Amino acid sequence: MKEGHDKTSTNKIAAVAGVSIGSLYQYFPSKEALMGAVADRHTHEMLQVIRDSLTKVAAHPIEVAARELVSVMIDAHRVDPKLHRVVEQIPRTGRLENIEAIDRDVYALVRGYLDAHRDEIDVADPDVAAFVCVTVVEALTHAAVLRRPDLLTDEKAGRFVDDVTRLVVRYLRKP
Amino acid sequence: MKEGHDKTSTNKIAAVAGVSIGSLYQYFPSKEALMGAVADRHTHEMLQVIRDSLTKVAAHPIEVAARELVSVMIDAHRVDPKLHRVVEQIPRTGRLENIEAIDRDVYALVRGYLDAHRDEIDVADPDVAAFVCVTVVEALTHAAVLRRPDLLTDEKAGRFVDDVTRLVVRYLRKP
Amino acid sequence: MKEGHDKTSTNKIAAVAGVSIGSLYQYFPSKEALMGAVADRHTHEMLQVIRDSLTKVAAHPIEVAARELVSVMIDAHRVDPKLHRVVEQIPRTGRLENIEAIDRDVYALVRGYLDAHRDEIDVADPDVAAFVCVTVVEALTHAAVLRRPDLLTDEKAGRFVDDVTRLVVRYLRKP
Amino acid sequence: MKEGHDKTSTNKIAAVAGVSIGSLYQYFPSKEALMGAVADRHTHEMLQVIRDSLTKVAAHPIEVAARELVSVMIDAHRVDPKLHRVVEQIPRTGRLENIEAIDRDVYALVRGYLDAHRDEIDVADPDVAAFVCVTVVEALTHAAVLRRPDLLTDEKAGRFVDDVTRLVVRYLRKP
DNA sequence: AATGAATGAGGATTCATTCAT
DNA sequence: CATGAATGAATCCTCATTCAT
Repeated sequence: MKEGHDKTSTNKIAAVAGVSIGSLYQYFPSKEALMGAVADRHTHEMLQVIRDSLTKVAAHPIEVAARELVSVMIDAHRVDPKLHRVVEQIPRTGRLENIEAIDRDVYALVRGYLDAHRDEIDVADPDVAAFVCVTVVEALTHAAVLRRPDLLTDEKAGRFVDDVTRLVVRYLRKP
Repeated sequence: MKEGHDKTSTNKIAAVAGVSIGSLYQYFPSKEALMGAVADRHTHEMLQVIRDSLTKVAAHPIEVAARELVSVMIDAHRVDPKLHRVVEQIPRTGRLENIEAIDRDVYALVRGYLDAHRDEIDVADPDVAAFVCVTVVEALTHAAVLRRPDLLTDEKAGRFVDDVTRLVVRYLRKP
Repeated sequence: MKEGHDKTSTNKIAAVAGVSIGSLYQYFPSKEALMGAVADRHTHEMLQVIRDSLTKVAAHPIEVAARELVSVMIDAHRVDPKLHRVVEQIPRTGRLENIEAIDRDVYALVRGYLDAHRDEIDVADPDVAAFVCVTVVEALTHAAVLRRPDLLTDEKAGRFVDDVTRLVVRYLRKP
Repeated sequence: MKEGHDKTSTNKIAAVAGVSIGSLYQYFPSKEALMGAVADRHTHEMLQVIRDSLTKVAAHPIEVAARELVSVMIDAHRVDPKLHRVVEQIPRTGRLENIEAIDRDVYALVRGYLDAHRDEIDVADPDVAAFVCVTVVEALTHAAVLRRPDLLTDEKAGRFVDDVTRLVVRYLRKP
């Protein structure tokens, strides 16, 4: 093992960060706390981007909002895909939050949007709808960034955004 | 020390499996190989379930096929969610496959289905469409099983399947 | 370590010998005993060669005897230098014999020869003389075979034998 | 299990050295490197002693030089015979040197001496002569220290040195 | 506060040996 | 008798964590 995940040892982190291992332990009581902090920072950065964007389109119709959400999620994932992958691996101890926190917070934002646009929308259960939207957009952007970067080249990215937007819009809107 | 993740040590595995550590190494040359074998078995089990199901609906229209895919994916994920979670963590050595192998193989099956049903479908790029369908269904079933089991109770599961099916069908079909 | 000496594991020995590890333990109670047996066989083979040769020249003058001893020692070492090297590494447990047994037995033979030829010889202490002769011839042949095979090519071997013979003869004989 | 040889485990070494196993690995990347370092130190200590001594007698006739070489080799072997025995067992990885390095380096020194004293000497091939001298003196001192300590008691050591010196001188000098 | 050498529990792996078949 | 799968003690090595400077 040792070479796969968990590649990140505290000593390596300290070396990369350019501080002594002792200093790290001045600020974080354990490896877990340290990793958690890294994860949290990443999470909050992503979250901020998404929050800003959704606020911006709060009053727009779902085509616009969906497209914006998709675009912003792709950008958020592109910020640091490697870190994102590491953050994914971090165990959740008293912190089922984080990655899921993104989903959960974005979920709340989306849920709010859906409630506000109830009349444009045709879904039985807005809770399920929010869950579906968030999960689907997160999964598609995540998967595209990590496994199908070819879909996100300058020429093709637009088409991908169109496609995902269509997925979300058709799912939500009255037919 | 060694607080949580990477919890699975070879000695513990041997103990749990009820065999000696030596026996384990009689069959697997390294921890990595051992974990890989576990992962592969799991992967193939899931894959078999999916393949069977998709074969069954090859000639059916997309509503039926989509619903079947969603149902079967939920079942596949329910087989052993804990193991599934462990398998996810296993590093990939010469084996970008596995979890992704499922996606990739299911992708191929779905791609085949889409090509065969081209006339019912309205997508620019069948490659992207297959990627989207597989990713979306996998993500939703995975997330539902692990994070929203409340959506899969006997009473509510049907509605969830309906919802996901609708998502896929509306995405694919001409409006 | 593990890769240097001690390369020889019982399982490997069994595999090479073409028998099961179980069979090996039918005949030898432990690895040590097994290795000891291998060593002993090698030792006795070498010893036999030497004994025969020295017996043959018992009545000859020291030039002849020395030359014979040197030649025969080279041949003995050439039989299986790899095995010889392995045998050297075998620990001596209740068996300070073996390698040293060769020396000790050859020592006895040489000692006998020296006593019998006391008049040709000019040494203060025949015990020391025997020790010196045996050690010197053993060391030179051993070192030559293992580290200076270039000195033992068909053209040059004769010169080497001459040289070693001269060393021994001059050491022993009255000037 | 693991009955005798390969007795030296890294943990034992650490315990004996009075440091933690971790500290050992802070300085040496592997057991092999650690053992190599021990061996090298020993080797260099011996070599230094020998070099000094041979330098001192560079201008003296072969009786004096030979006697000095013999004495110094005995002393060198007596420094730490136990360690010497351990060092002998250490596998050679990219380091056919060490024990042999001693021989090889001493060989070079002796070879230099022989070349410088060509006129006092009667040998066909100075290369072979150096090889013979070094091998013989090393073997005799080694064997005496390890197997015949009785020859090196205060009263008898002188006679042994005389004997070995005679061996070397008679071998080298014109009759 | 910062440093990083030291610590040692714990993990992966090997191999001599046993014993049921 | 022969076999070779199973055993597990012992080994090498890593890395989270501490603490003297």
